[in-house]
Amino acid sequence: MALQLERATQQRAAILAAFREHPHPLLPADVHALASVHCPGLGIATVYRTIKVLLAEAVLETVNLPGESARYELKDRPHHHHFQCRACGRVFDVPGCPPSLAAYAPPGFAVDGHELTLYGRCAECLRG
Amino acid sequence: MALQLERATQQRAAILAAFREHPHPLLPADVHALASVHCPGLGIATVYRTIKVLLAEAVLETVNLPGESARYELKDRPHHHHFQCRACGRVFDVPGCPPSLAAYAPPGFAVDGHELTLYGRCAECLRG
DNA sequence: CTAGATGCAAATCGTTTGCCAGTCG
DNA sequence: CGACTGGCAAACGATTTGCATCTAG
Repeated sequence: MALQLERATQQRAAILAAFREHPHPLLPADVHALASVHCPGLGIATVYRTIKVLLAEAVLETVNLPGESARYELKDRPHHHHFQCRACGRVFDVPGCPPSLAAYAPPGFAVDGHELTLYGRCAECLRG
Repeated sequence: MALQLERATQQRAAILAAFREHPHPLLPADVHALASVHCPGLGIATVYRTIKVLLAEAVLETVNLPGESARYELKDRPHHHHFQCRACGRVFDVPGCPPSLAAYAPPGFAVDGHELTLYGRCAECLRG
């Protein structure tokens, strides 16, 4: 069922390059725009199909921001969270992680993961 | 404008009743189905429009689950977060909140809010 | 009466899929 | 050569909006 990329194609290389060159979560539309530079004529459907394959291969991971469509980034970075600027909408990586989040779960529940998103104003928007 | 409920209509009463009678986060489609019982012919567009107004009035709040469409619940509860069971998919409220989350933002950034979701197995699924 | 609210349908938006042509190995 | 891939456009599901009608105050 072709759920693996068995061939090394131009478009896959261009899509991976977009993620490597931009170390923050990207929307499919961003990936399409960035990868199109290296691979003119690239179709948006190919971006979606490739992202899905890369997720299955654990090369990418999904970054879900409440109320927004999913973004994706390379999974080769240490554990971190995200900050979204309410002014410009951009998303930044936030290193580190609050300790013992699992302690907040109800008794008897097993926690194996979490997502944390901070909101506010980025340094740039605060200056402007 | 019209970001306030200036008129008490049947359909708005029916929509609020659906939330009061159902202490879970509801999808717009759920609200439509539930409120239609008390208000036949209710349009889905009205549900969306009313939810938006109630959010602006801080009567409702959004519950975002990664990869799923937004749900809504009455905002009459204290600050809390959510736990989603990876086995049964249900969402539970988690009281409390890790302290000083703002400290994790990059220097120069201003934090004014956050969302936290824990994942794992609920007590029931762990037993089963 | 009159501004605001509703219903319906059409319009968007983001994402997925069908189909046929192109390409890698 | 032959299956895996990619592009295009139609299909899709969720949400929003235009517009004529209706209703609360």
